Amino acid sequence: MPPSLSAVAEVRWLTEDEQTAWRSLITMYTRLHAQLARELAAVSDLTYGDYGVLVALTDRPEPRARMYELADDLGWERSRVSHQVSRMVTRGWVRKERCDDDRRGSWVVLTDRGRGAIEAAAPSHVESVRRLFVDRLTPAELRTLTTLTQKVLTTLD
Amino acid sequence: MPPSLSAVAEVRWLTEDEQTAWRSLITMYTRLHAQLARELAAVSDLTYGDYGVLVALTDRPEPRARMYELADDLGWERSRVSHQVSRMVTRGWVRKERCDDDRRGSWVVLTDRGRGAIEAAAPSHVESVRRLFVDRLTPAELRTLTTLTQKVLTTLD
DNA sequence: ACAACATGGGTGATACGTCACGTATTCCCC
DNA sequence: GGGGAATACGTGACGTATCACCCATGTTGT
Repeated sequence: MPPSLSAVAEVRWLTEDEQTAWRSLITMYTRLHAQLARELAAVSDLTYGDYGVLVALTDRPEPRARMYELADDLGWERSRVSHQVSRMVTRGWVRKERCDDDRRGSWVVLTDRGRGAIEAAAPSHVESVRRLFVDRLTPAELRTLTTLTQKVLTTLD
Repeated sequence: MPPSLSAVAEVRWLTEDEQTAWRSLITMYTRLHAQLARELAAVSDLTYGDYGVLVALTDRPEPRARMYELADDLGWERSRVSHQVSRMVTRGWVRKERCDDDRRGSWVVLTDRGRGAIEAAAPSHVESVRRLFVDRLTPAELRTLTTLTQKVLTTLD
């Protein structure tokens, strides 16, 4: 290879198939997410962020969590959790209690109102996820999707 | 089926495999997007939104487009394009010109500065997409991903 | 005991996405 | 050719995501 060409590594542009796959993923995810958020908003007072936090709380043995636990469970930044939870406190879905074990920390506790909201919204939301996504795919496609996403996630750590 | 049970349709909750696939997709997409945006910001002055618009412009025969064309190409809402483009005008990546054919419309035109920015940033960004995503997948996985996303996109219209 | 560092959490600024709404222009059909 | 519907685009408000910081409390090594 001539020196004039080896000075800068050649760019390996995406092939057409790779372009298509990559762009389709972006388009699909963006629109799917927007549609799910719209349908959730139409049947409840919950935003998509609210829903995620409430699910994370109800997934626990006790319906409460430390801030950093929510961040870990949701894969969110600490700051994002902080903003989200303080909005949810004003809306009444959760409340905060001080943590005696570690006085830097605090507990996020599901309120009765929050439990009612998530239990009312979950069936409809699951139905949306089925109708728009899961039921459109074959079991084989779902399996491939899982292995594929896990591979990518591994390299992201 | 007893009337007491048929009054409300049973909820078809997600199976564990379905849950895993769905949650993995969300996690992967969110983190991948965040990481790509970080790497793009580290090597250029472009946000991810800027990048998308500049690519859409350079993909055209002439480096300019109507607002609604950008919206169609990117799959964005009109309003989103409007906000994004006006930010990009102040940053100097594009400029707007009035459209003589249709006086409601306007042209978004790539500036020299915009062309320079996208040409400088593209190789690095493509390398990021390869390293974090495309090169992690087999050709078969990429094909499955394409058909899968297309199926979902079809039902979203 | 105390310094140095790590961890849990919060805040303000900025950018972004969506909705609801408004205005100007063009299209189309009777 | 006139009037209603559709189209192209913009704007302001609101909720949200991220970054760069900040402080308070814990932990560790000496």
